[in-house]
Amino acid sequence: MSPTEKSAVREAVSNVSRAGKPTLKTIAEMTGLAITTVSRALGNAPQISESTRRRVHAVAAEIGYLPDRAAQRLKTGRTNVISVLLDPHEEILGFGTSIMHGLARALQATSYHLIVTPNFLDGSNVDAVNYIIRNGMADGLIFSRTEPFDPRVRLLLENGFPFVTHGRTEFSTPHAFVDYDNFAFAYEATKRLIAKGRRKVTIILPPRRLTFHQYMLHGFMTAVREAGVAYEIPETLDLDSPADMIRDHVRRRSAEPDPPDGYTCPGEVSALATITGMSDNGLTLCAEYDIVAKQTSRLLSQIQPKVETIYEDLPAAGEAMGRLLLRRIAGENAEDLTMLLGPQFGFPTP
Amino acid sequence: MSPTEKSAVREAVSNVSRAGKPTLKTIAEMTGLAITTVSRALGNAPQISESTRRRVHAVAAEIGYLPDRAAQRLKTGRTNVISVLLDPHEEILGFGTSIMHGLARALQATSYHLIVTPNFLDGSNVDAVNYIIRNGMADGLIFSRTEPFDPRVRLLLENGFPFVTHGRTEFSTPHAFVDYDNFAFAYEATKRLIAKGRRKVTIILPPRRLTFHQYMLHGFMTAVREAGVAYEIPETLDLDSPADMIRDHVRRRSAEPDPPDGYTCPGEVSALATITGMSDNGLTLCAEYDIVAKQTSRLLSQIQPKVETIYEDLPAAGEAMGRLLLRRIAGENAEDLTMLLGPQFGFPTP
DNA sequence: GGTGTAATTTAAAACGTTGTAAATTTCCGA
DNA sequence: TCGGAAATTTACAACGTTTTAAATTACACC
Repeated sequence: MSPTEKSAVREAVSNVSRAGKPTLKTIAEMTGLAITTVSRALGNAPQISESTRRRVHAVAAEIGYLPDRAAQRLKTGRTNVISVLLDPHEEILGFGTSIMHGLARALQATSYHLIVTPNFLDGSNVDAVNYIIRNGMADGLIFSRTEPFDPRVRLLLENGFPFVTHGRTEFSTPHAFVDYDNFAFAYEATKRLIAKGRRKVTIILPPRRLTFHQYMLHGFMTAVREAGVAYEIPETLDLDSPADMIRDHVRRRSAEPDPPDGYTCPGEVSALATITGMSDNGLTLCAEYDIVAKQTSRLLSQIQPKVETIYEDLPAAGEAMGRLLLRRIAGENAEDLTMLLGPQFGFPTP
Repeated sequence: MSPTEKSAVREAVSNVSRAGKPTLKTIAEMTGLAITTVSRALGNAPQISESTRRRVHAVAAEIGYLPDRAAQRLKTGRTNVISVLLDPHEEILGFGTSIMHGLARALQATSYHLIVTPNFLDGSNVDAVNYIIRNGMADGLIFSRTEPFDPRVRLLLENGFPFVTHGRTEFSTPHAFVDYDNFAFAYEATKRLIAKGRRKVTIILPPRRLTFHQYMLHGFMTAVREAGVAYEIPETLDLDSPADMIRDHVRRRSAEPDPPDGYTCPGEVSALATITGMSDNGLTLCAEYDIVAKQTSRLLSQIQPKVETIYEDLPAAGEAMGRLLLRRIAGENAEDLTMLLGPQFGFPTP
């Protein structure tokens, strides 16, 4: 760098702190190049000579240039933003945050920012999706807890908006998704209970309207039928029920005749509530009954190591969703962007 | 609306679905006004006549006009975004999400969007703050878990960037904050234990580097000294320790001579871990020992109603932080924007 | 009817970036 | 030394909004 350029740099740096951010214009003036050239050089366009490319990059680094996202967005129409739709039910025990962990990892080296659109405000989730589509608030969307004919998915498909769901649907049009194999979870968990010699198993299922209710029920019933063991499924209760309802139900039921002695709990809160309900009746884990729970954080096994758990790796799911979404935005075919993550390992579906 | 305008509307609406979003230009063409006039009319500028103001608003509503945030941001330099810095330690039990709940409520009727900058990526929290300041990624910042001389606060103060912390600091320059009265919590909780006849109390304190460590210690010690009761404070443990460490410590300690029988737990996880550790030794809550815990979600009291709790209203804190931040952005003096929320009620400090 | 003033509307520039199309320079062989 | 293609650089317009300053219209008064 020549002496005059050095002083130009010094000048511009002081400009930064005084006036405002350095822009392409700043660099253009410092290097004596045109704004367009600078833009191309920074974008590593092919028609720029290697020497100027290097020089521009050097100066940009020197003065700490960062492109103005608002201007880029206005010009290109792309936001460089990925939005996560967060549902109130995902709050507890960091469900949402675990996924975001993985998402952040997937987007780390990219120019994408991760923004969370909490659904906390009154409106339904569909409104939020609509708003994001119509305002172009993001280049892609991620959300979970899908229903078989999820209205959010329908809306996004109709508008050709890139998205990845956590959970499958039953639309004939394919879309990108990452899902946990809840059939395998319920099947495996229930088999373990039976293997421990439990005579009557039960399961706290997700709300009926969610897709993974079906998978879990199927896994549970398959294990039950294979072993020919007794079972029951609480009708008035689901995984979204408040913990006290679960606790009270378990307490009440375990005092009645012919109670279940094997619990499949697809959530950590339900497992804790079950333990409390049972111990209220003087029943102790591993002695009078067993639990196999789905574990998504380290909390449960830390507090209650006696609960047997099957792991669902939410950060991994988040990371997968991030990667799939990037590929979807880049134009890849949705049907090639699906993943089913097993209890132990993840593998892409064909 | 005249018939020609009606058809103009129809035309523009079909334009929307075909081409792209309606802009000021769309409305200008439809009404025959200039773009400037439309902009002013929508902004309710005083020099616009009431009749055109109404007409423009009507047309805008009709075609579902929404201002382009990128363009607004580019022109005005304001992002209309409030950013929340999320710390990994805030994940569990929806600490962060509770606060966001309140924030969302505070920003609901405003034009502000709430975006979460997860600190999940390797970098320190300070880097994130720096990035947000230098890129103008937001108009204001919110974060928690302050240290007495928090480097994030220092950086923001130096740059005159609007922010509100959850937690106090010891800088001489005042800044906006919302804090929970942890002195009152620890004092009250410990007094309750003593009132139940417990002979030796203990407390699991937050990490020493955080400001609220001091307040809590002070509250605890004040209650201890007033009652002249025995106490101990675990040195190798804090509120951020993994649950199993807390559980193991409690189990070990309760088997040694002269164990504490009254636990002040400033977190729900630590309370659950304590219960488990004690019950491993055959000790039962309310009989051989008592717990008074800080409750931030409904989870703990639902699962374990026998734990006595003192409530910290995080959504309320979030909402307060949101409101204060808006006022700070609007230019109000930072020293007037502080709040200390008590265990029962919140009141502004003078 | 003309004049001055207030009320209302407008054109033009700007924010920082990128895409298009044109201009300039470089380099080669004749 | 010169044409001409290739390589490199450039000017200009545009994205949709707000702001500044200027233009137009309306109104009241003499």
